[in-house]
Amino acid sequence: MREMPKAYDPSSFEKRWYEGWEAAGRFRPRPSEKGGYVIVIPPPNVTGALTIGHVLNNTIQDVLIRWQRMQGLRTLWLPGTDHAGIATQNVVKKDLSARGVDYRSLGREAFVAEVWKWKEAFGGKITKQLRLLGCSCDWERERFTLDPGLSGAVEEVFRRLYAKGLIYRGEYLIHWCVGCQTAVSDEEVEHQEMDARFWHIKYPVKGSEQGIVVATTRPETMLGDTAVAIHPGDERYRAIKDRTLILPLVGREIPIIEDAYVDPAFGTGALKITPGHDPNDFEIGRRYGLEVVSVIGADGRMNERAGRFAGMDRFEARKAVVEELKREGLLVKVEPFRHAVGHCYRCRTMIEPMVSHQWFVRMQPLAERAVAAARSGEVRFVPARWEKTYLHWLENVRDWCISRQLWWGHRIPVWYCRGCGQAVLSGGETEPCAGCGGREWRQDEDVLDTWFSSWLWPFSTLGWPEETEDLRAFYPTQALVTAPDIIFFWVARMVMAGYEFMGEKPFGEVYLHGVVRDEQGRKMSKSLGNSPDPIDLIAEFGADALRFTMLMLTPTGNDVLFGKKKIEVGRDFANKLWNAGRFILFNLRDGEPPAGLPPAASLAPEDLWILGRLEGVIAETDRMLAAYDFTGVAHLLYDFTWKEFCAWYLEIAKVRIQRGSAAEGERARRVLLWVYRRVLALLHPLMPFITEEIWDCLPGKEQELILGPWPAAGEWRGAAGGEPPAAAATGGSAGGAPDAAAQRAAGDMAFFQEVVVTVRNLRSEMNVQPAQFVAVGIRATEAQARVLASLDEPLRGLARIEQLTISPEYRKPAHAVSGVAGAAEVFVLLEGVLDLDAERGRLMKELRRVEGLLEGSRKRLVNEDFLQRARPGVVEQERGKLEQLEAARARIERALQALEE
RNA sequence: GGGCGGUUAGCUCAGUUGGCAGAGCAUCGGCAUCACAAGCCGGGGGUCACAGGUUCAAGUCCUGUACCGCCCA
Repeated sequence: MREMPKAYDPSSFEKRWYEGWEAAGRFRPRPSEKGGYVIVIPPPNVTGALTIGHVLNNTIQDVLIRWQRMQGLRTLWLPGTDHAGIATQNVVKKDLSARGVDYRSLGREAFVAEVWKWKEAFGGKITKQLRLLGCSCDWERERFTLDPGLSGAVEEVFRRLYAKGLIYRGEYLIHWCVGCQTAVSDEEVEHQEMDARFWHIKYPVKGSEQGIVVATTRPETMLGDTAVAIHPGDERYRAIKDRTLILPLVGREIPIIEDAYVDPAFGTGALKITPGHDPNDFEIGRRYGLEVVSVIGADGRMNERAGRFAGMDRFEARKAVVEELKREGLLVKVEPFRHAVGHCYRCRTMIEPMVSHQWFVRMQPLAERAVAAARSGEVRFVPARWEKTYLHWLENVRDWCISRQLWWGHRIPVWYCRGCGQAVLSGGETEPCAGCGGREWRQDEDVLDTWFSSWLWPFSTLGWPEETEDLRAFYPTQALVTAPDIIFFWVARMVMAGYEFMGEKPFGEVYLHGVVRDEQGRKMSKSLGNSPDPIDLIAEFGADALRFTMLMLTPTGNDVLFGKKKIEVGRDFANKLWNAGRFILFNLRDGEPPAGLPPAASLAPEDLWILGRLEGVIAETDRMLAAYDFTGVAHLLYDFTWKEFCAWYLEIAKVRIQRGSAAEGERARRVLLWVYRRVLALLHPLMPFITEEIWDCLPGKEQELILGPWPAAGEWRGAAGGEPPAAAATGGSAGGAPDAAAQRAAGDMAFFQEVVVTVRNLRSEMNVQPAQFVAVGIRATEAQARVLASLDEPLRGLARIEQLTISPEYRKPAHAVSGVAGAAEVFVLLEGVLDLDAERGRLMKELRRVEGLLEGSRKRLVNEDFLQRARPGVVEQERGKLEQLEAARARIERALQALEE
């Protein structure tokens, strides 16, 4: 037990706790009878710095992990980073060129050494930042996709798929990023709507004045056209469909082909075919055996096959081609056009479709198990709707281009014979070539897509392909937490890899959270400058405040609009929690530290009420966490802590401690501490630092809160011992069951609160200063009077009452305002301070409100359909409501009349 | 063109199996009350996007429309 500083200052303890936990090995899995719970982190880029998106993603994982750890499960959150081929290579390239070094002049080996140096120096940034956020990852198991172990897994996977014929090399049209100078996969291309133009160009028919007009958004690619396609049977072109066309500016003779792919209603109904630079045209070209002419090179400039346009940038060439067509009178028209254009998701450069030699994974055979896993429910999506996206992708999956023209990454483990070109897997190059007997080999220059190592993450990080203890103990994992834009890149591929290489799913549930956007709903981006640095936010508000705010703000599975101001919600809440702790601690100082709950028979109504509420909150918290409803949990605990525990229970306890007997104060303090400790425990997964810090200050600590215990809903019944009292109930018989007692206590408290609020309300409306104590009279039934009597001091304290009279016969005195609490009538005496007009206005307004409700209620009760078909109890309820409303109206009318006296 | 999501207070969002529309922020009024002004007490603010339908009863279920956003082609 130690003092709590007056002000909540997260910077004074967050770091201390994290270092303590890590040093003590708290994040390590502990043996458990209850089973295990494992999450592998979606590895951030090793070049990366923490973003708000990471904050949300990792906070959620930490909540799940801490929740399970507190329950005593063998819990593992396995962290790490990926090597991010393109991003990292670009960073180091830039770094070098800033120092005047061209990376190419270094050569491959020296460059890779430079990248490793960079990684050792700066690569740990994001993992340090995750520590600041409080993530309870087992850092002793941290992995990196280029570690020897994981590299071994990548090579093993390549071998197996190659042996099964699921990896192949071939010349195909791929997405080429001119900026990154590498091929990228379908998933790495983002389509963006852009304003463009539709150029209509006339292709003359050989030996004729006639021609066909094609429409295109990319006139520069016409230099590589090898055909024009029309829809079969298109009447407009019947006359010339067997003729040959002369490709303008080039003079090449090209055929007209008929293919159903062409939409006759679109454009001119004639489609220029450029197999070298358009994916659809490439497919058509294959079907018809058309020549593939590449006119654009890897650098984005026109190549020698572009004739006099060679050397021009592809965009300059577009202008030049259009100019020349215009000059030759072949440009028929130009119209504005909006369409989606592919861009590199890394560098935003416009993608150039190009034919090149690349390695691919045949996906369909792998996809089948992944589809079945979702359909059978073996792998479950939360929210469930994402399953559709996942299935749609898998069912239409295309082969995966896995080779990248980079130096940083897993080099493709294939060697080619210098003599005959024969390819062998790594290891084979030590033998003579089976084809020509040659002994000279060279390794494939390319590396593998980073995702080719990421898809193995759930098992490669545990030691696969070795049969390690970790692999046996922790695979499959339980949950994967990520954002929906990663479903294709990662989730689907991990499921495929899990079944293919482990024969089992990689995880049971996939929780997909929203994307963090700025307050205008725009995606966070560096160029917009709208992405705050979470580290600054943590420095200003504390990690707990940031975590709690993100959880509270993020609608389940929907995007979240984030602004710095919003963190105040979390910060204010942390402050509230802190000060409640200070109050409790302060009041414990004098006496013996109270242990456990007082005997059930001595519990006051408010004790039973708060214990019953806590029980419900514990059950709800468990239910919501199991359903990944983090915003629900945050709201629930926020409301319970602030509006029930602090605003009511603690305020009542304050009165009991200050004005009650020693024994009464002792009981209040014991319940207060008992409930508060459980509130801290429930909040620990969301706000680990502040809860651990306060926990540490309170008496009765057996172990650090990070280790639990997690509260159990029914705990208090046993802890209190004995039968609860038959509370001074508002009605009904006094049963002995705790549920009945708690339920009665809840009713009693609701009534008590209503009375307090009514008095406060009347005071406020009559402008009575808070410091002023007033006289209050209440007309109430005997039962109600008993309830209020049992809460006499709290009622006086919370409503600031000096003289209090409660009786069934109480009559309205002169100069009093009245209000209704439940079925009781509350009078606040205002000797000489009553404003007649204000009071009359207030009562008239109230009367109108009640009459409105009355009308609705009566309508329902004369409706035959309602009376006959409503569910049992509903009609009764409605009758009761009507009675109450009528009574309320009568009272208001009486009060109005009284004003005239 | 296909799929998915959203539309509730000025803003950001809750709203369980249909049964009296809620919270935070903002706003207005009051308050140094000894845990907390990062606070306390009270108030105002809504045709639940629109149009139909089911039902005794619809923010909630069904059909359609509009607008916004995302993904895929």
